[in-house]
Amino acid sequence: MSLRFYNTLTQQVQPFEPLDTVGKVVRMYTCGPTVYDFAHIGNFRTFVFYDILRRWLKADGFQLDHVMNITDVDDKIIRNAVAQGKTLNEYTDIYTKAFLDDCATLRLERPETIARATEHIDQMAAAIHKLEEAGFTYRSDGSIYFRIAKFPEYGKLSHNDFSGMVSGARVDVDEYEKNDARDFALWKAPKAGEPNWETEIGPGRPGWHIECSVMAIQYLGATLDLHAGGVDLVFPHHENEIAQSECLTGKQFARYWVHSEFLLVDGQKMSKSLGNFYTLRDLFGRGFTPECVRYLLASVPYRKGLNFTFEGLKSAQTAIERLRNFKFRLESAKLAEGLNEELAAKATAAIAEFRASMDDDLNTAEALGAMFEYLRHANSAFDAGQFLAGNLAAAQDLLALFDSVFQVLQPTGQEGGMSEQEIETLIAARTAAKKSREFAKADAIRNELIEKGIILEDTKDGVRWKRK
RNA sequence: GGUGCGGUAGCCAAGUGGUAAGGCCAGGGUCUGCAAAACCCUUAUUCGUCGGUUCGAUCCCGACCCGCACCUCCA
Repeated sequence: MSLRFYNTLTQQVQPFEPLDTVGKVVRMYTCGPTVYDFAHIGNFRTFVFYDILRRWLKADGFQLDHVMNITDVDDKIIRNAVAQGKTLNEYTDIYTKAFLDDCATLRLERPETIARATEHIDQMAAAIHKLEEAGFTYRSDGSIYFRIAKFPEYGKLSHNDFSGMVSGARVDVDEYEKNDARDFALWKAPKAGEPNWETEIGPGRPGWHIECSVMAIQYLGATLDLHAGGVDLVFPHHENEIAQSECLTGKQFARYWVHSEFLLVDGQKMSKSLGNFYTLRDLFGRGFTPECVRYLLASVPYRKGLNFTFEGLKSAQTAIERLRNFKFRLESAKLAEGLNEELAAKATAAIAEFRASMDDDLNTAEALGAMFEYLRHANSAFDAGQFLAGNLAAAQDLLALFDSVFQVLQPTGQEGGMSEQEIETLIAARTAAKKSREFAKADAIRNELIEKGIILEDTKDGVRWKRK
């Protein structure tokens, strides 16, 4: 079966096909970070999901045209920037850079376009102007609001029924800045001490939702194939994006909406007051590697809540080691000629199952199951001397397929310490000492390396080393 | 209250109308000069509770219990 996703809009798992069936270009938009602070691991659960999505689309033969926004103007940013006496840009540059660095550390592919809200203010103003002219908005105290009563389909994404809440009609408008509780700001009136822009619709700053509509349409066209975000964005953010965009263009805004579930820490929502609030930097500071964070975040399918624990991180690290050991075995073993047909069949089956699992709404957990089940069979064959030269290519194909999505086999390089050449020289000296049964000398070399943070592993296929 | 997600072994977690993948931990074993590492094996008569449908339900239906999220700017 081919690729399919659960579409929030239809509440069904549907076969995925982009509008461009010839070039197979997928036009996708993902909601990026608001750069008011370091992103935390909950944010990165979603960003890792975007990356898995990207990589699997490519593995299935699609081309990508992916846009992600960076929200660099909002209430929190303004508040923090003012408090620190910085301009908006000075403040957001710090966290934008930190975010991009973190993404690179987690091996997240860069979207084809990263769009900053403040670089698209004029386009937003033009879109709001157009909405005004078409009668979808009203002004109140210098702000411009979207009138949801003008968009009968409002609620179709979050499956909320707002028909009973149209209200507002009897409320004295003077006492409320909005006519209807569900109306939302497209444009906010300037306030003293806050940054604002001079535009064709007057001075002010954009509301939160308009940036995504405007940038998505500008770079990808009126109708997107895929729009992704965290579940918390379904309402109101994505609902509002749909309202604005579809009123603006008269066309369906996004065909597939995919949303990732939340991450919990020890079964609870992450919060600073509970002391279970972690950034990537916190985890690296505790000695965890980027790969194990990535693996843990990727290993639970995106539509399931993910319970983040330190035990889970350790378990991810161990699982990665096992995969790396297998890779080493493939690279270093001296294999007898021939083909183990039973094992070859298992490799073929594992590759098919891995693909089928990923195609099934990105079921990463099931895909991992296929990988490990084969790994176990292959290791048994190795131990029995039944892993033959003819079995190598398929095993490497499976491992490559696995790593094209998970990206954890290559260890993150560590700086400093001994050079590889120095290490290899010492290992050779130890091997020679062992051969001449000078075990005291061999152990001395091993201890010397341990002190330098180099761990040796004697395997059947030679000596392996790694940095601690 | 409305909407959505979920409750499967010590922990994480997949899954199906026909009798429970996988990972981690733990226990056992193989290998090894020693050690470490590595590798293999074992580990749920049972899938929140109670009813119903069925030859048969963890998987379908109903009720209930519990957890999480969203309901105006939080991925």
